[in-house]
Amino acid sequence: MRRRNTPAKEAVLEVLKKAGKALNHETVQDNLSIDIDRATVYRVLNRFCDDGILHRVVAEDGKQYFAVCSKCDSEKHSDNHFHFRCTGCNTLECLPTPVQFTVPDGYLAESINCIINGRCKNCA
Amino acid sequence: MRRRNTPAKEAVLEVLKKAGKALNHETVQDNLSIDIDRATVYRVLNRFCDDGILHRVVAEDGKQYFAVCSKCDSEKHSDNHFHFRCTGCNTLECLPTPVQFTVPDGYLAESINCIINGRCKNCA
DNA sequence: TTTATTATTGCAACAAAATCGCATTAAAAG
DNA sequence: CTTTTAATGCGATTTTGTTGCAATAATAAA
Ligand SMILES: [Mn+2]
Ligand SMILES: [Mn+2]
Ligand SMILES: [Zn+2]
Ligand SMILES: [Zn+2]
Repeated sequence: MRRRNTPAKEAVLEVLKKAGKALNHETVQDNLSIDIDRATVYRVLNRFCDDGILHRVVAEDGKQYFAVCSKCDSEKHSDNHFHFRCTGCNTLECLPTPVQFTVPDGYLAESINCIINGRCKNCA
Repeated sequence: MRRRNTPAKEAVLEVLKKAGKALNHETVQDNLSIDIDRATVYRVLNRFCDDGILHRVVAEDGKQYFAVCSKCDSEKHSDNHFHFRCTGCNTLECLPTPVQFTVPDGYLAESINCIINGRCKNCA
């Protein structure tokens, strides 16, 4: 199933690259340079996640946030870092800080989802 | 607005106490000893959170999980610890491990939401 | 015990986030 | 240019959670 290059893909990725932070669907949609259907934007975002281009974080507001992967492999998402969600501007950024943790005996950790909520530099 | 004791409140709390872990709405509903309306269960859970009886965690599956507070004050929820969500039995537990973190200069941290996903001892 | 007050409930409607079915469109391979 | 099928648009649907409102019932007052 070879991927095709389309205006929708380019437009979505452009928005996320320009933002430099993770955005939720609504924010992506609002910043698109061309008109794309809602469902298509969702599908593009999901495909990018499958392909290791974006990674997805679910925040306390119940929404999915998408960010361009920097240290992620297309085989495996590296997301062992903290995320900071600003309640002011609805963005979410990957912090460099790695998350240190252990699990109880017999437990098996598969992935983590660590978010710090607050105000970013601009919104503080 | 003085709270009243009702069968619905008792039943919901009984389920959560017996579980000893955080459960989402659906799981609470499925384990009730009496028949209670969906909306009522949601309202009971929210009221318990307001009153500092339960605390709420939003997981990667986009659902809210509710757990009986142990170290929480009725004034302020103490939730600076990791949570473990088992993808096998759909439960979520508070781990004793506190979360260590720092935020970039100028950023203001207000709350955290840290979840480790994987398999619990029973489901590993 | 009886009555009054109003928190709580049930039910249906609603809202928001995300997904899905399906016919149509358009990348890109040949 | 033709063919193949990934990607799109559009509407319907699902899932999670909230809300309006009339009816019910817990609790305080009489
Ligand atoms: Mn990240
Ligand atoms: Mn907790
Ligand atoms: Zn901000
Ligand atoms: Zn389990």
